[in-house]
Amino acid sequence: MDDKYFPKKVEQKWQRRWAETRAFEAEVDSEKPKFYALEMLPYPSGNLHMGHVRNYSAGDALAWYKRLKGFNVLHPFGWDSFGQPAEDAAIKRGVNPREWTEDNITAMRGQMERMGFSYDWRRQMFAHRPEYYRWDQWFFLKMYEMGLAYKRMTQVNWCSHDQATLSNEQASGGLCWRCGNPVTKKDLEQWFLKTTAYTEQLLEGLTEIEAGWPASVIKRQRDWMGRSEGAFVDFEVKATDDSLFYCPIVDGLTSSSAVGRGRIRVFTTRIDTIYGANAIVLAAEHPVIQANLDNFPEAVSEKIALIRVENTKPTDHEVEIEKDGIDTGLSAINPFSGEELPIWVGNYVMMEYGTGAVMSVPGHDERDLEFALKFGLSVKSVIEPAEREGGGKPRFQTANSAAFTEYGVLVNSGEWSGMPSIEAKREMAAYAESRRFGLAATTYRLRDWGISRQRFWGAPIPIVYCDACGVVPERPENLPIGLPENIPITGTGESPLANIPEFVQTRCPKCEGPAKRETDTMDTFVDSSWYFFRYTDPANTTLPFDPETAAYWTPVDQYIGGDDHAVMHLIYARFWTKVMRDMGLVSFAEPFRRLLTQGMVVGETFFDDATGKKVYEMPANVTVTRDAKGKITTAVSADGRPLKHAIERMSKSKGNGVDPDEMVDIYGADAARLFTLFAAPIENELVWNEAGIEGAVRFLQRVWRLVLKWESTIGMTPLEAGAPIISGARDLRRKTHQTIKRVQDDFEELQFNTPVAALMELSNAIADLDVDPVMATPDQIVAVREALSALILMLTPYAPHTAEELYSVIEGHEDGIIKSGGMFPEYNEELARAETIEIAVQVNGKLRSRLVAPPESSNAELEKMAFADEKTREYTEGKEVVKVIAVPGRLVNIVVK
RNA sequence: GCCGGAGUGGCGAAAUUGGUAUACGCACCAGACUCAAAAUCUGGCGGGCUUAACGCCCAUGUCGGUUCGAGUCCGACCUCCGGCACCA
Repeated sequence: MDDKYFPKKVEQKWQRRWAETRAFEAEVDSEKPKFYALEMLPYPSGNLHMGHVRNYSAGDALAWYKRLKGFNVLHPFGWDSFGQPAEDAAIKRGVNPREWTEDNITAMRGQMERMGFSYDWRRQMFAHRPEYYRWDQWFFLKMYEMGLAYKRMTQVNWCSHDQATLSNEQASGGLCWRCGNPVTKKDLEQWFLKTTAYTEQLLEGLTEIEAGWPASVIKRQRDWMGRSEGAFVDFEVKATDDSLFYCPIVDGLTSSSAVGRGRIRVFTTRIDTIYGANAIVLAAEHPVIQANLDNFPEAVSEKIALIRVENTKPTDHEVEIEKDGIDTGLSAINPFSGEELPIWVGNYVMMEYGTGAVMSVPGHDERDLEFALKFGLSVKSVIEPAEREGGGKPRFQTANSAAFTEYGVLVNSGEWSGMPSIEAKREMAAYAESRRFGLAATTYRLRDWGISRQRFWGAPIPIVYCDACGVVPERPENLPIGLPENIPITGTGESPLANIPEFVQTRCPKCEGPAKRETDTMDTFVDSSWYFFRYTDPANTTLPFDPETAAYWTPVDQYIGGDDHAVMHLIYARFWTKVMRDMGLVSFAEPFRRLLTQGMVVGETFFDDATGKKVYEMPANVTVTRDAKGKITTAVSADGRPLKHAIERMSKSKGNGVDPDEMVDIYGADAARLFTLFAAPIENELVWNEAGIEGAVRFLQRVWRLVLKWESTIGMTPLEAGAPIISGARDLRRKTHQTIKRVQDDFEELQFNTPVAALMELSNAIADLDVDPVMATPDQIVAVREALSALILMLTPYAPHTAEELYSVIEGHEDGIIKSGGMFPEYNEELARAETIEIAVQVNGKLRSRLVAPPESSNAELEKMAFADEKTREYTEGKEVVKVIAVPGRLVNIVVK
C-alpha cells in the first residue's frame, strides 16, 4: 500500500480491474432479487458537465448500495443522440451529423469512464443508430395499426429561432423549451400520437405511483392533463337569414345526437350561472366563424381576421393581453331562459380548449366581466353567497365590482332560483341532457402528441404516399427506413429529406407502383419513451425487446434525473408503456416505480460592473459582503474593481462550468463524486464550491492513513464475530453498528448526504482510539478491523475506487468487492445498544440538568434520579410539583408552581 | 393572478417526525511541528451578560395559539424560489 493516497493511480487500476472482471455486467438470474437503477440518458453534446456528474453519482451510489445488499442490479447507460444540435452543427460548420454525434459520444464515454461509474456498457444504446431507431419506426407502425397514429392539418407551435416545430409540452409557457425564444403558430400537416386516448389512465396511474414520486412532479402532471368537469350546452343559432349561415358540427364532439345544424356547443364548468349569460363568445378559428367569413359585413370579417393574426403572435406572459372582440350580428337562444344572446368573436377564447366557444357570464367570471365592461355588455348577478354572515343581506354585484366566482345559491334563475350551486350544476346538466340540448362532460387540457419534425437528424416516419393507394404504412420487414448519408442540410424549415430524390422516390408497399416517402422525422422524445426497455435486451433483432427478459428487469425500480422533464419525457414514457401494455409487450402500466429529481448544479459568476464582462468564474479571488440573509450584496475583485454577482446553471456555454475532467485531474473522481453527494441534499440546488471538494479529498486521505496505520496489525488478525468485548473497544464497536444502521436507513430513504456525515463520524471515532497498533489489545484490533471494514464497504457507493483499494489491503486479495462476495456490513442491534444514555432534565420545559442512566431505566427510576439531582433541586426546592413527565430514553420534565 | 415548496450560525446543512437545536463539512481564529511555508495534528467557533470561572438570558423569517414541552402542529403575515398562465 502506498504511503500516500494517489487518486489517479488507484482509479486507473480499478477501472481496469472492473473491465477485466466484468464486474458490473448483469444477466437475468431468477435466484436473486433484481434492482433496476436508471438515470435519464444524456444528449451527447460532447461535454460532460457537473450536472451529469451529480445525476450519475447518485444513480451509481444507489446501484452500488443495492449490489452490496445482494441485489442483481441492472445499471445501463445510453445516448439520446438524435436531435437538433447535431443538425445545427451541420448547418453552421458543414460537418456530418452522424460523425459529429459519434465523436461526441466517444469523448463523453471517455469522461464517463474516468468517473468510474459502474455501468454495464454492453447494454449501451444509441438513439441515432438504425439498430435502435428501426424499433421507433416499428412502434409507429403498430400504433398506426391500432389507430393511435394519425395525420391532420394543424396549427403547430413554431420556433423561428430554431426553425423547428414543437409539441405543446415543448412550447410550454409560450417559449421554446430549447432556446427560450417566443413560439409562434404555423399551419402544417402533422403526424400525431393519440395521447388523449390515455388521459384518464395517465391521471389514474398517478395515484399508483404517487408514493414513490416527488409531489411536485405528480402535481405538474395533473395540472398538465388539466381535467375539468362541467357540461356541454348547445345554443341554437338565430340567423338573420337561415340560408346564409352554416353551422357545422363541431369536430370531435359528435357524441351527442343533439348536435347538428344550427347549433353552437359551449363548454362550461358553471352551468349553474347560465341565466347570467349575456353573450356567446367564439374563438376566431371557430368553424362557424370560418365557414361564414364571407357572409359577415366587411368590417366584421376584417376584425376577425385581425384577431386571428394577433393570436398567432408570440405570447408574452409578462404583459396581460387586452381583451378584444367583435359582435358578429348573429344571435343564439339560451336554452334555459329562452333569452336571445349576441354571438361575439373574442380573442380570449381558445379554439384548442373545450369547444372553442364559451357562454359569457360577466357576473361570475373575471374574463367575461372584463370583456363585458370593455364592450358595454350587460352584467347580471345570478349567484349569491350562500352564507350571510351577521344576518345581513348579501351585497349584490354591481357592474364595477369584481365578479363573484365562488359557489353560492342561484337567484334570478327561473325555477332554479334558491338551489345551491353544487346541486344546480348536477341537476341542470341532467335537465339539459333530458331535453337533448346538453350533457355533463369532462374536458382535458392534454392534447395529442405532435411528433412530426421537419428535420433531418431523427427517425424517418415510415409512411409512403401512393397516388393509387393513398397513405400506406411501410412493411415491417422493410425497416429500418434509413437516413441517407452525406446530404446537404440547410436549416430552412423544410424537411431536408424532401430534397433527396433517392430517399423520397420509392415503391408503394401495397401496389408496388411509384410512390413518395414521408419526409418528416420523429420527435426525439420518441427515442426516450422506451429506451429503458431496450436495455434489457439490447441486441434483439426480431423485436424491440424480448417480453420475458423485460419482465424480469422492469419496471424501473428507481429513476433519477432532472425535474425539467416532469411533463415532457415523463408523460410520454408513461403513455408509451401503456400502449406497450395494450400491445401485449409488457404487463404493467407504470414504467417508473420511484422517481428522484435532483437539483441543478449552479455556479457563482461575477461580472465586471463597468464592462459587463465575466471576470471571475469562481469566487476564490473575489471578496464579498453579505446581508443579514446571507445574500451577496457587494463583490470586489482582487484588484479592487466592483463586480456584479449572479448564480446560474453551470454550463460550458455560460463559461462558468467546472470541467469534470479537470476535477478528476486535480482531486480524483472519488472526491468529486463524494463531494457532489455530500454537499447538499440531492433534490436541492447545489452551488459549486471549490473549497468543498478539498474537504472530500481530506476525508479520503484520512481514511487512507487510518488503513495504512492499522494495515499490518489487522492483517494478522482474522475478524471473529464472537470476539470478546473489553473496555475501550466497546465504544468503537457500538459506533460501528450505530453507523451501519444510520447509513442503511438513509440509503433506503435515498438520502445521500447524511450517510457521509455518519461515515466521517465513524472515521473520527477510529482515529480517536489513540492506540499504537503494536500495543493494541486483541479486542481493540478486532474492533478496529470491524470498524475499518464496515467504513470501507459503506464508502463504496461514494468512492468506489478508493474503497476497492482499501478493501483489497484489508482482505488481502485483488478480486474486487463484488467478485469476492463483499456485502454491506451486518447491523447488530446488541452491539449498537448504548450502555448508558444521557437523560435531559427540564424544569418547566427548560433544560436544567443532564443525567446519565441505563437505557432501560423505567420512568419511575428516571424521576427518582431527577429529583435526586443536585442541579435540578436548585430549581424545584420549596416549590409545589404539579406534574412530572418522563420520556424513556430521553428526558424528564418537572412542572412546578 | 392562481397553485406548490422553502426560510435554522459567516456558508452548505443535521435534528430518530412533538422530546437535550446547530451533528458532519467548509471558511475563519489560536496553538503544535517547521529556519519558513505548505501539508498534518490539537483546540476554539450562534448572540448577549459576567473580570474570569461557575453560570444566567436570548436565539430555527415575524406575530399569535395549542402543549408539561414547538425548528417540527395550528392561524395570520413577511420574504425568497419554482410551476402554470385568458383552460371557460
